[in-house]
Amino acid sequence: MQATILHADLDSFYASVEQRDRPELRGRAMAVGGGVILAASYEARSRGVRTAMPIRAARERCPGLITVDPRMEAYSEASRRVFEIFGDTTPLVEPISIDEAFLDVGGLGRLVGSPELIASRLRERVAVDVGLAISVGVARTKFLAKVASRVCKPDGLLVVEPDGELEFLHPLPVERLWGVGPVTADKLAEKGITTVGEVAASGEGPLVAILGRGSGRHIHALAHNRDPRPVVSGKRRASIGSQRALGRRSRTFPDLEAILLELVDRVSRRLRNGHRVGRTVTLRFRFGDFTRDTRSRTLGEATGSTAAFLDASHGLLVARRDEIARRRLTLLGLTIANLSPADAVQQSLPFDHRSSAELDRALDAVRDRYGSSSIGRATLLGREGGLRVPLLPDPVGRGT
DNA sequence: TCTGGGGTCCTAGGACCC
DNA sequence: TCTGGGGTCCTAGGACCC
Repeated sequence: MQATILHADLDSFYASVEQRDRPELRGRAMAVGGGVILAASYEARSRGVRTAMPIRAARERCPGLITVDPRMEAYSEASRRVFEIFGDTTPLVEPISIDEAFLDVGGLGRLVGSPELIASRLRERVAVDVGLAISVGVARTKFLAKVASRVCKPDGLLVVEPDGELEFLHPLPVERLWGVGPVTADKLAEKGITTVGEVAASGEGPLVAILGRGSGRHIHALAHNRDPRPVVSGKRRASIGSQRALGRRSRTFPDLEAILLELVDRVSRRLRNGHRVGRTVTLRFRFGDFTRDTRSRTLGEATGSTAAFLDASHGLLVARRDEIARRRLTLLGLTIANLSPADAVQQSLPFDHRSSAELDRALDAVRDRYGSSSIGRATLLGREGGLRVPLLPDPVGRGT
């Protein structure tokens, strides 16, 4: 099998857009950020500046660091143009974030050229048309393509041929495995495992014993470059949220209620703009000692209504009123999950769920009316009796 | 490293149902 | 009356990624 999966990743994205638009920033140690570093130029990185670092700490390491405020509209616009080029390259594009995506070029055939040639043309088009550097990794699996793009940064192209996979992979540190962060890396280091090769040499059993079943199997498979996940286009996001850091000063409860209203308004607006509705409301809290927790509530029906989300989230906030006053809240966040298309028809079909014949008849009636692909996951309504069937008139997602 | 804002996936216990 | 086994949903928390 040939290496046909591309992982394309814009280099130091926000910082590169700023350097593109403001020539005086080119070649300089600069970063984009408000409060913390969101992206740093390679010149700044080489002097120790990292993403998520507080700006003050970044200045200590890199005196003279130039920082600019983020311009999200400019980044969205640049991203949109790059994704247009992705779409011109192949229909199989799976976005991962604003600045990276997987592309499967396996179905394009010989006429278009080898994956390496396709990747090379893609890089050139992004450079010429959008003015940005993009690194591309090419491999047989998504995981390896992603590792490759990272290894070849900045402004690189790396093809990992099928017969060279493990030689490439095994010397790398365990942190390169997708899903291995600081906590997992520490646990593995305690057992003397620090490279991907050592993970591969260890059996699945010991890894499961150290990390639990899910993670253990996952990283064992990746270390052998077993990653069957296909590139999937048309994915839609599973949740949508917003949060606000509250700074040091303590807030009155009415202050918090006002902030909550802003969050609810922003999130439900975005939800409606995306033609989605949601059922689960989660409030996220962070306290003065940096502990974090969440409280959530699932509504009976999916909705896009600001009032419904406000009602549910306000209830969750009020329930912790005294505790919030005691512990000083430093962040409030709101997430809406359990999303479905806004035009999904939520139907409650009356039916006695002891009778499967009756269930079949009810579902057949729905299929006759809306088509056989129209039925989402049906939910039994236990106590009330009946069945809730989300009908999806457009089951194929249209991006986010 | 005294800490932003946007997400994903996994696990585990309890409620509830057959 | 007690018990087993299988399954889904909800809630909360943790780790990770960009």
